[in-house]
Amino acid sequence: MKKSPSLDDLDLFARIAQAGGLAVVARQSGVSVPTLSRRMRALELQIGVHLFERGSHGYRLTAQGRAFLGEARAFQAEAQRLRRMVATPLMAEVRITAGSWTSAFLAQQLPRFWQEDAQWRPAFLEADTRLDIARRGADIGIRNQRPEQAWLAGRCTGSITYAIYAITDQVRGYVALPESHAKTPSARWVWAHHGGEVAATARSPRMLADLACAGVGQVVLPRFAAAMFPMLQQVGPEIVELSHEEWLVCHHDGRHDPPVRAALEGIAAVLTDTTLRSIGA
Amino acid sequence: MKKSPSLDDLDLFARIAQAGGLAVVARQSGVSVPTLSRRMRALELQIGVHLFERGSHGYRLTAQGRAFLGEARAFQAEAQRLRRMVATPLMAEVRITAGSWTSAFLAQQLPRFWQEDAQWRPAFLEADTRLDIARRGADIGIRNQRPEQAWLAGRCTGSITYAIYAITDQVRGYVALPESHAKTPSARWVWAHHGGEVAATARSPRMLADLACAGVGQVVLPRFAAAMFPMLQQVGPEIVELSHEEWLVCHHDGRHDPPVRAALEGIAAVLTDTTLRSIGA
DNA sequence: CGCATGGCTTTCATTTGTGATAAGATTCCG
DNA sequence: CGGAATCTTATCACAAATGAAAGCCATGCG
Repeated sequence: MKKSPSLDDLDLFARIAQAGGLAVVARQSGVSVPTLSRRMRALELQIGVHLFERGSHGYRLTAQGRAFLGEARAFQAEAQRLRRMVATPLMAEVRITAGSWTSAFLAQQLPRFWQEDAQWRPAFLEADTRLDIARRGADIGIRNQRPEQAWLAGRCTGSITYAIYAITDQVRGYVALPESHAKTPSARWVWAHHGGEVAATARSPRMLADLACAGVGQVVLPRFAAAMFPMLQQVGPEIVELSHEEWLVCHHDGRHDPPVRAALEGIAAVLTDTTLRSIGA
Repeated sequence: MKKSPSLDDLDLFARIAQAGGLAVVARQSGVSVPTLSRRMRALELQIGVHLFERGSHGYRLTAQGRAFLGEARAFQAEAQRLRRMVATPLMAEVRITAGSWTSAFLAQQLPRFWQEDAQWRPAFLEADTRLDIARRGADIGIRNQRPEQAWLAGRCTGSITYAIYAITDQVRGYVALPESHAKTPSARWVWAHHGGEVAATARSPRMLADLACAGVGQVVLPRFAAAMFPMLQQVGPEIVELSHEEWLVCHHDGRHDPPVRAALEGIAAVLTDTTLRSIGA
């Protein structure tokens, strides 16, 4: 089996065929005329097909050449598209994995650390993720403990505290995730301490907050998350046993990637800004 | 403005990104590992973007690299498709221009000079064509006179004779092309000699024959064409003034193109075979 | 802990490809 | 009919790209 022809030659073939000669393409592509001539001849030899009729009139396609050009058009269009793409600074997608509330908080604060003209674009994964970063399924993660793996870099961005919230201190019952879905410490805490008082369940933490706002019950929330719902007031003391540190984590190698670095800086700035998250309030 | 990156490099980028390393791609593509390394580095320099994280683990995409791969996928798919295409012997399309009746006759006799496995494929243009071949709008033409232009090669394949046909000799009127469309000598002849007797008109010669078969009128046909309609019988003498030679014409350069040559040979064989066209009958 | 493995990069001699120039061929146009 | 214009092809010196082998680093395994 012969070697595949160079993709550049195929592109040049299409351009020469459409131009009808070498001179025009030579000027546009920066490749000299003699080189074009040689490469087209080599291409014909490689694929074993006479593509052109040569003459002083220029390069004219043979019947087979015409057929081949038809096939090559789609390729050439893609090539051109990609070339233009390269000229444009391209948007990198930085994949961020975090818990629901942190994701929501970051989304809300997005304008503070990301503008339209940035060189990257956030992609929130919002999934249960222990292995995501290690397996390169995500670039940045926000965890509730210091990462153990050596190849993960992390910094502590603050401590998260929890409390019980409701629209008034008269509300009695609780809203919680379904017990089968209660994976996080805070979700399990509700079932452990107030399992018998659960008035309603919902599949997403966000829904729980909405239920609480509707007066359906009390809800356990990180305090920074509760700040997103002005209707809710704290109706109990801080739940000390749920407090944990918050860690901003990324793969050690990834930190040298400019978009990841930019995203890290921005996120860290927002997370550590105590005026934004009323952690001490 | 920087030079555009080589399309081969872009393809290699996509393959390396998907393989996760150089070794695999080196084996598959036949390009050595050091070369791949250098070219990827050069590509990054050209487009000014860090595409990979390099390490002993291999080549892993950065955020920007991932974004770029997304854009490059369509291109790479086309490239792959075209590569496979090259491996296959491709069907050339030989464009044949001829009058309606000759086209129909050739179409009918197609199996005699063309098989599925031929290296070319016929494309009948069926248009009014004086300039088609000179302008390379067609490869092969069948004309009613010797070509004048020096760059057209032609050979006489026989002489065409005309007569009047109908289903019986009782039929009186004529069917003809609309007078405004009567460009060919035979069409003009009807209007000149029997203009007052035209019973019906149709836009295509083929339709005229169908009308004649239906008994609507008499029709002037080349005798070889009339042979395609067993129902029709000759109801008058040969129209001598319409007789003309038949010329098989192609561009002089085109004759060296194998598919065109093959088509020429086949067509010539069919046209000159007097047992197929009852010219002398 | 040390060795073996797999993978990327560097070095260097060699091959390949390229561009400038000149030459050959054909068409165009007055 | 002839000369100019245009385009392809050939030659040659030079620059660029390539592959083989060695080097380096991290990882995995006994």
